[in-house]
Amino acid sequence: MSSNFSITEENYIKAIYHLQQATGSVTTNELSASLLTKPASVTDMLKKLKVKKLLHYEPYKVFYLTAEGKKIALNIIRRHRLWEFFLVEKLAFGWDEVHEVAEELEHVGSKKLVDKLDSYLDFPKFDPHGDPIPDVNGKMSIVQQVNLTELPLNKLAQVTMVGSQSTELLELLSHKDITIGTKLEVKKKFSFDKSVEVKVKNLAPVNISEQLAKVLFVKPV
Amino acid sequence: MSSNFSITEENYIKAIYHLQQATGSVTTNELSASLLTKPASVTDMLKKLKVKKLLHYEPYKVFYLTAEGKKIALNIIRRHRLWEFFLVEKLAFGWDEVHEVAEELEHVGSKKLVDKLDSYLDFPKFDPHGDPIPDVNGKMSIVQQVNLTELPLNKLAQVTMVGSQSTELLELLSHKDITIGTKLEVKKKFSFDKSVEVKVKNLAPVNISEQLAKVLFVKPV
DNA sequence: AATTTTTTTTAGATTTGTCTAAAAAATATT
DNA sequence: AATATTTTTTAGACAAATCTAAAAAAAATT
Repeated sequence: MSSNFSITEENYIKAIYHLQQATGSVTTNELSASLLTKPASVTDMLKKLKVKKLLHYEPYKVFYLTAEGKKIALNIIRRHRLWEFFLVEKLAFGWDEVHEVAEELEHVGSKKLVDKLDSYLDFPKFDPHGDPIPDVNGKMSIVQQVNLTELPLNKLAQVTMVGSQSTELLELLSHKDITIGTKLEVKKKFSFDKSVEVKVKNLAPVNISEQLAKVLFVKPV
Repeated sequence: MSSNFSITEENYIKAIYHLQQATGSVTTNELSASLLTKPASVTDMLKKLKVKKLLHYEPYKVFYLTAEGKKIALNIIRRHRLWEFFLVEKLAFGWDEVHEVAEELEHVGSKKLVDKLDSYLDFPKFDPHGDPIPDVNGKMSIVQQVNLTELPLNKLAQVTMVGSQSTELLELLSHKDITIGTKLEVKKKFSFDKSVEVKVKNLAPVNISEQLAKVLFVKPV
């Protein structure tokens, strides 16, 4: 009674889950952009997922996961984030190198494997990017995190999450020596370009562009 | 430049490798039996593997892997056996429960993952069934093991390998309290049914049928 | 409100891996 | 050596997941 879903189906379910987090529903074009497939291919899969009762979908309407679909999505996300944690914690991967590998490992469905891995890792609550890991029942912690652009001046905070996994972003962060857990303070905000000056540890202040600040989430400490 | 081969192709390559260990080559029927597919499906894949230069194959002839094909097979086997070791050693799986899960994990191709896993496990030389694990160059240790039927009387030996992974076999072994590493001595051989009486540790001697003895391999200590 | 544009779906084709049924080749038997 | 049997391959079909091109529906614009 393991997974029952193909890797492709799992990838659709996961993508729909993530996209519907924003507005509660998803459109065909959004999903096709997210998966790098054509809208026609998406339509085919939507019909399939509807038949399997994982998706609320009517032609030409927006769609969203059923309770069952959400449950499955959370399980896939659980697997993905547990593996990311494992790769960083045990195998000494950099936290910016784990995403692709976890994309593959997440499709190994054995419940026994996942639960034993969870236990071996001591039931971690957050993955290396600061995203919460669903527990065996699909529940996950919520962080009271704010976007770096909303952090008040001179308030010490810790980076908890990075809102994208692109290599370009991770390269930039690594250059600026910012990672999950980094403690920082916003020293100045520039209204001209909405960039912020941030002090990391005792180093010289660095400037963070609006684009970058928008994907950095922090938790006041 | 990772794996480049589909899961199906990898399964064919692995099965051919194992089958050709016996006689140096494989027939279509043997392979179809081993993979639980029809001979016609096998023929299709053979042509594909030949095009990819992984297989020496001419219609109606026996076939065998090229050097390149063997290299790929060894890499798949490396992944499989490393994961089996991980599951038993780190996740506390029973050695008789790991095969199916490893069948899935073995298809995650990332070289970095596999090499880091190898290092994390401290470069194990044998998997939990006693099978040698190919190293990063495809080399593996050879055990000077003999079949239990060939072990001389009263010679202390250690179980190194079990020549099958069937649940039925593993259940029987577990009942007789025999596992990889178990030390035993053959006390008597019965010519009538070719069964042997074996003393395990200080327990009362147990009788092992010819069929069972044939799949048990031991190394004199 | 009518028209244009965008979005989504349908129709039909392609690739991968599978199948069945029939043909061809190799092997075994008489 | 001729015939029968077994093995293997070919031919054609099917399911999953994709695509392109065209049609239909919805949304935006005039």
